[in-house]
Amino acid sequence: MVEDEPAIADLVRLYLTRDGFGVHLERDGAAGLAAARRLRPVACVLDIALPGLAGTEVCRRLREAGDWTPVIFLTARDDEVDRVVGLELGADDYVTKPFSPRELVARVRAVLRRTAGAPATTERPRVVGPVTLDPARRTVTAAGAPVQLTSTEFDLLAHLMARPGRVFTREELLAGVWGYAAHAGTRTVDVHVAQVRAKLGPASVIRTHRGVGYAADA
Amino acid sequence: MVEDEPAIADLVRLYLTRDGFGVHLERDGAAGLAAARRLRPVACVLDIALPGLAGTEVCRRLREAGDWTPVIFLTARDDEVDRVVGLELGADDYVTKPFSPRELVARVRAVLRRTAGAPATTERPRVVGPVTLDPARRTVTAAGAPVQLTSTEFDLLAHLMARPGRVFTREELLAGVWGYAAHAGTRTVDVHVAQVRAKLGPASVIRTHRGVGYAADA
DNA sequence: AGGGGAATGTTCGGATTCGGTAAAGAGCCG
DNA sequence: CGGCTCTTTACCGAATCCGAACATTCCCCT
Repeated sequence: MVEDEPAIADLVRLYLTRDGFGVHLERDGAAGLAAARRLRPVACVLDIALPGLAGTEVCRRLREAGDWTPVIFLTARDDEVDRVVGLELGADDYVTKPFSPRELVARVRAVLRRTAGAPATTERPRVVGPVTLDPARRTVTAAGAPVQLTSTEFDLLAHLMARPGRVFTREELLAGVWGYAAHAGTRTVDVHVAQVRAKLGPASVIRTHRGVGYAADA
Repeated sequence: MVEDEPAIADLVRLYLTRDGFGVHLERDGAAGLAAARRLRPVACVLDIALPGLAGTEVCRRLREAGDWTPVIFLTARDDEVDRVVGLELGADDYVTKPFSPRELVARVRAVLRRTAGAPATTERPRVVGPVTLDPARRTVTAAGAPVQLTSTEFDLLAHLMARPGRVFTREELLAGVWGYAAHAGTRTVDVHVAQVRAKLGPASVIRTHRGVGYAADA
């Protein structure tokens, strides 16, 4: 959350925390942008009016960098222009001040449910370290450079990056990527992992868990 | 849209139509539910207070049937309970009366942008590289020269260009272009893609994603 | 610390699948 | 009937997948 008024910040933090969310607070736009990139939160709550970088600008820069973390705006100005601009920017929702904390929590949950829901997550670009993966466009970039992956390679990487840190066994990957009717041997997974690693270069996001399987970095 | 007050219904229909949306109106919940299932609209605007079946109930039944068509609620009661219930139900957004028609349109557009795989929604001409496509006039030009496409060919290109970069599987294209009851084989898509490419000439905007489907250049 | 064994990385060519293309049949409408 | 479009099919070249064999790394046991 990025909010410069302590009273509001405390209130929101209280309610979000009570609802089970971990909350990180920054007080100006630049710090918020840096924190969002560093901490990779599940969602951002941004005040539009912020000292320095405006909330809309923070959102725009995140989106430009391929970061589609859900963003919810707080705004005091209840006029349409802000609403339209906010949503057209790629934000996911907004709440106008004065707002009830309970409503904000409900909206955060609603946004998370939307983005965690089956098709939404698979359609949303994922970022792990220097690697970004866009399921809709089926494109991958490593350290900013586009990477050309074959269909199987892409699906494999997408599967791993869907849950960063989670370790998948070769059998799970065969079932999830190749499909249940797959007749390929488990060593085939190794070969494709190697191929993806080679194409990603030094930004190899895939970690081997000896005796278990593979995982994308968290 | 399902709305029982004619004044509001007319207003909303006017603004949505002016923005390029086709609008179908029903006046009670049961009819709305049936229409949604029959017409498969890109989005539903539902009043919460409806004679017979309430809007929330319509939404719930749609969701239970696995229908995740975007739903936007209209509600007169601006209290939290409705908000929470509405969003937790699986709705995508809501607007409280009195609302401005422009805000409603903006929210509809925002919701459609969020939902993946949404078919063509904007009536404005689309430009991708040297190719321009005008949905209203159903005309296409490549490098300035007009191109004569058949109906199916146009719909196919329009569907791809509606979301440049987004990769569509052959099944998605069959569903979106040919219709939900299409019985054509997937290779039919290939043939039409080839036709469009031939007519567009060297400005072939359609890219093949081997093992997956097709996409328009971003 | 060293050796054995297992798991993983790497390489490479045949086999398979996939998509482009052409052509022909089917349906539609004037 | 004649032209147009859509659909299906067959064939071919090319991308890519699979698996085996070999090389390497890591773990565990003595």
